[in-house]
Amino acid sequence: MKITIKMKNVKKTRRHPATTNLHMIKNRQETDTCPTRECCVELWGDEETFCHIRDLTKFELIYKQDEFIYKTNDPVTSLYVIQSGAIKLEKEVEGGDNHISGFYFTGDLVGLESLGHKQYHYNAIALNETWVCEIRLQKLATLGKSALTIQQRINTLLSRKLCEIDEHLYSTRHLHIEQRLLDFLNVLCTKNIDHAGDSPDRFVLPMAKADIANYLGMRPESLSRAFRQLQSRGIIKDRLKRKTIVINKQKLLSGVMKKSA
Amino acid sequence: MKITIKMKNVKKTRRHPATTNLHMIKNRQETDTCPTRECCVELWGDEETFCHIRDLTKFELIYKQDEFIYKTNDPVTSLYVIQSGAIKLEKEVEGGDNHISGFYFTGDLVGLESLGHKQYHYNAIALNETWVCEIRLQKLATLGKSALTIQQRINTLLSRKLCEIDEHLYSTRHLHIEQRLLDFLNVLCTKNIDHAGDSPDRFVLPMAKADIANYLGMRPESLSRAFRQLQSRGIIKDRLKRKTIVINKQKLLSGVMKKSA
DNA sequence: CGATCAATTGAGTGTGTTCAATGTCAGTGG
DNA sequence: CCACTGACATTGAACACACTCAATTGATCG
Repeated sequence: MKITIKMKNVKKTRRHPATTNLHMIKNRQETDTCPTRECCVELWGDEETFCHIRDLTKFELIYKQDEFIYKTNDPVTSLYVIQSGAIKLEKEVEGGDNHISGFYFTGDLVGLESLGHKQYHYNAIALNETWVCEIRLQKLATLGKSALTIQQRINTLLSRKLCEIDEHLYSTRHLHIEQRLLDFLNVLCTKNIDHAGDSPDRFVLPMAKADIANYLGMRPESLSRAFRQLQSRGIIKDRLKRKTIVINKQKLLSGVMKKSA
Repeated sequence: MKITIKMKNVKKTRRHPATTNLHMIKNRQETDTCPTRECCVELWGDEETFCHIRDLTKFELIYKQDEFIYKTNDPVTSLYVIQSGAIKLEKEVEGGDNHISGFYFTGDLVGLESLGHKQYHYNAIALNETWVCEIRLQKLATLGKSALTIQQRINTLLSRKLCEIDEHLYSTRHLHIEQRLLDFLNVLCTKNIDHAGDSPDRFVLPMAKADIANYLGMRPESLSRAFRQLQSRGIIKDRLKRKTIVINKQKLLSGVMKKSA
């Protein structure tokens, strides 16, 4: 498995402002040995569709922390599947207090919200070093009859995302601060997220607290208090450094259950 | 233009509980004379795609107030285009306080959120007498190469809806009660809604106040106060009976502008 | 090690909720 | 036509949850 890494304008990234579209390109791994093969097949529904998509993507793009995968007003060209890392989707708002629309992790498809537009309406930003497969929309249309299957699959994914957002909308309205965080952590458990040394109860939250708060519809101060409360309830066993938390999954789960009761 | 109306289990509807799938079927009007032709062409993007869809829909369904167009757990079979009337989309929630996901009016496509599932996750309920064109999903796939165009169009519509909900999420979080109502009324102005006798500043809100409040993420009491405030500010000129309001569009528009400033 | 930004903590405030009472409308039957 | 009924809608007063703002602590990086 040869790996050729080609530099393409790499620059030291600072936190703010985020740099734009400076990334490396690398020949994609053989998909047969690709660590994300399984979740990609799941994403596309079946082996066959996956193979069609696979044949479209010859490269992986590597983004460093805070780099843009795409940026508001860029022309819409592609969808992206995350091979590793994490991405936040934010909408720019006049006044600087951007709206965080969602977080995406390994195996997730990013860019669906932009299919209906000529230009991206969101920024997709790498939260840490992130590898993605780029799926060019142009190529999608050139697949003959299998294109239909793929479009239908994308329909399905879009539709599910729609329900997901609506659910999120409902939750962040009706749940108290503490329960919102509980829900969030619970969802994270189902995601392919960095566990910092294989311990499954250890979570490295790649995003800033302010972004989590924004996503959950609360102030950073409120989130901070919620973290403390969950810790005092033993649902969070420990907090290391800034981003790593240790979770008691049993208690977490029972906490989430209680909410719906 | 012959109109054959066939009764199919019509029953006197009471407010609650809503009746299920009791509706009349009627031969569709000639699309050339169809009053909603224009907005259907707009919906599907171009004349050609519209014609393909048109050829799939031979009938119109007529629902009375409070009847279900579809119901949670029904198998997903169709999309619906509203010819006249209005529909609310609600998600059932344990505890009876259902979540209102959105309102749909003449020319709108209903059911997109369900494409990703085998069974509907929402109730689509007629707010008054409502005529719809039913588009069977089975038929959509049988259109050969034009099917791809249609699927892509549906992609586009889904994607836009995604952005729309996300915007709604943001608005209901960051706007004060009064501004949320302002926004809502402003959107209504762009919709094909009953104006009760051609006066363009007169609006008949077909939905219950409680549903508006729910949709906007507030309590009915808060909505009531907001209505009163808008009236005292002259944005609402008058309120007749229960559902009809008279709006000062200039003031409304300037009120909405101010919010984003 | 100091500079800088992120995160936390506390005290006071305010917007919208809650709860209960009152008012209004549409439908029904006398 | 009017009184009666039940659901919907409005109003008011007290409360609570999360916000605001400012100060403090804690991480991270040059």
